Amino acid sequence: MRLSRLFLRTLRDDPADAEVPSHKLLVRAGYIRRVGPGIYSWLPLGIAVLRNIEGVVRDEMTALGGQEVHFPALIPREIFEASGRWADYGDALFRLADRRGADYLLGPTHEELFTLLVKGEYSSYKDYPLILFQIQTKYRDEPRPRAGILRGREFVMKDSYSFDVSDDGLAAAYQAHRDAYERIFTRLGFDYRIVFAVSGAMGGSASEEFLARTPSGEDTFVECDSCDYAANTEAVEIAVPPPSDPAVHPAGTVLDTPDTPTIETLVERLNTLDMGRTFTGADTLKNVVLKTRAPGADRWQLLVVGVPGDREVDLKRLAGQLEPVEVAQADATDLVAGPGLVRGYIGPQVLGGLRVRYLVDPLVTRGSAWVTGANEVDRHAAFVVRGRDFEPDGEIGAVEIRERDPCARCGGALRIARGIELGHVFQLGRKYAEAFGLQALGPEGKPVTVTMGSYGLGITRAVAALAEQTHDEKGLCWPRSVAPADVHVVATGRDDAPFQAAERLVADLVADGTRVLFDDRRGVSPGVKFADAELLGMPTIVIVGRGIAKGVVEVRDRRTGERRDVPLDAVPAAVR
RNA sequence: CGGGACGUGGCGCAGUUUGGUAGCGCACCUGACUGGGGGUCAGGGGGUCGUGGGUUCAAAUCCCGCCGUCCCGACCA
Repeated sequence: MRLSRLFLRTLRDDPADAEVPSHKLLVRAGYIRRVGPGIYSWLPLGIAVLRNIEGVVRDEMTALGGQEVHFPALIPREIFEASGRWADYGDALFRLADRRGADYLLGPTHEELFTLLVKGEYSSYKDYPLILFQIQTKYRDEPRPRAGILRGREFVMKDSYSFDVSDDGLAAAYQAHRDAYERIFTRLGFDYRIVFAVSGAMGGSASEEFLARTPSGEDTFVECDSCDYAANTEAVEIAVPPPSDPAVHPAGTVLDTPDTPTIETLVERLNTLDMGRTFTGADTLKNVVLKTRAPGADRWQLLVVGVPGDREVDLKRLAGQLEPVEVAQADATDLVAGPGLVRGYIGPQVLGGLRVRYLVDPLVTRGSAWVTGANEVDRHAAFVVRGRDFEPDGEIGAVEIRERDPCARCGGALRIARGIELGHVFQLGRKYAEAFGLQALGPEGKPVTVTMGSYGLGITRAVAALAEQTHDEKGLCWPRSVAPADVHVVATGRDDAPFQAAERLVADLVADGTRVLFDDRRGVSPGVKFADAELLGMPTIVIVGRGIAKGVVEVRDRRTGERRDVPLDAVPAAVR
């Protein structure tokens, strides 16, 4: 590739609409251009990186026995109707109609088509196991596309599915994918972490995410200081005190607590009542009113969640666990419509009679005693004991996880970090196989429902995530495995000698199998060329300039900045 | 959907308060100089000022509507 002919224009200023480094640099370096919100064009250097990442992914997917297929992005409505996702996917689905008014959608993911395809071809247990994959463009009408290529409305994803007739087979396919993903992200040069996840809109059981560690990531996860536990905050579990005997606590009492609408004011008041001990927010039980709505339902239902008063409720964490049911904060009008809940003074001891669904965080253990609302304005109840005075309908991890919360595995301190979700592996189970009647005839002649695994890997997102992790203040800085070229040769100087030497050098390098980007522009000042080379981010930069009189060129490592003079004929070996 | 900001050559911005010939930097074209860190000088091309309406002798600028974008919160590879 010659820079004098390459379709490329680098920009000196950051684009105004870019916030994160990967977005700014990919635009400035001429890798991508914005077309619309969350929609980008890929220019020659950008598509080269994308293809390289694709190549590594394809390589490893093939190595684990996956067979590549390709589905259409344009899909008739009936297919998503059958899985229920025409409704479940909601506004995130791009929908369109053809000239006759028949409904179509642009595929946000392809479980349905994979399942149907296999159903159409296979019918015996002898056909399994099977792994199919595709690398394909997906469409999701994100409510808010972000950060350039990091979260687009059109993006390229590798998705694969495993098909097995036994749970053991599924477990093996899952493990094979997990191993392949580790190899892929290592080859691509990522600093990543595997974390436990919730399975999201697709339902299923075992589920892990591969997160690229970066401050601009939009996923929050926790990792333990002392063991290898790591989890998405939606899926994290923290250590809880053991349950105790509900009978040991004093009988419940009701207290007059005027002007104590908040936890702080309540605690202050409690400590003036001379109750033989001091109270903190952690002794109070806060009951937060939420509302939930099942997919397709038009009515919201109230849900009350109890958490220790010194903790916030993490709506995102709740949403992750309740999916596909929607959850939102209830507002004043929902409360009025609700059956007699007294705002700010809700206590679980009477919720049973009100027929409101009530869940508690696991921190509210059986046998624990609390100060909580008395369901009357200005009154609270003390010594309200779970297992004696109330029994929740269930438990749900609801509290916002804090730095240094105890690890559920080992009790060590949890640390909070941010990352970008690169991939997600999970055991889907039989949901889609059942929806589409994907069965295999077993050895005894009886049909067995096939069990599936689903494995996604964001290709376009990986480009951005890698830029995010590898860039520096001068520009992009690709690992060799994905860089558009191995070496960026810069010819500089006034006369022909360095340019002619560079031509010969480039020919030698190419003959040696090295991928070269050659800055052969005449009349462009060296400063501009150096700055461009650093912005574009090839791993090695070779400068052919004033040293040519002595037969040497300068070889620089883009990442470390290390420079050394190398004789011309030694360059191919030096950069190999 | 809630909150905030913005919309002026390809890109980044000023001009709007106080209405009066559309400007600057980058990029691009021509010429000269320069030639290892975004160099200098001279000349040049390119803009329905998001859009529709209104006020006015006159609107990028004032008024009303609409559209769009970006950022922060509720959603996800």
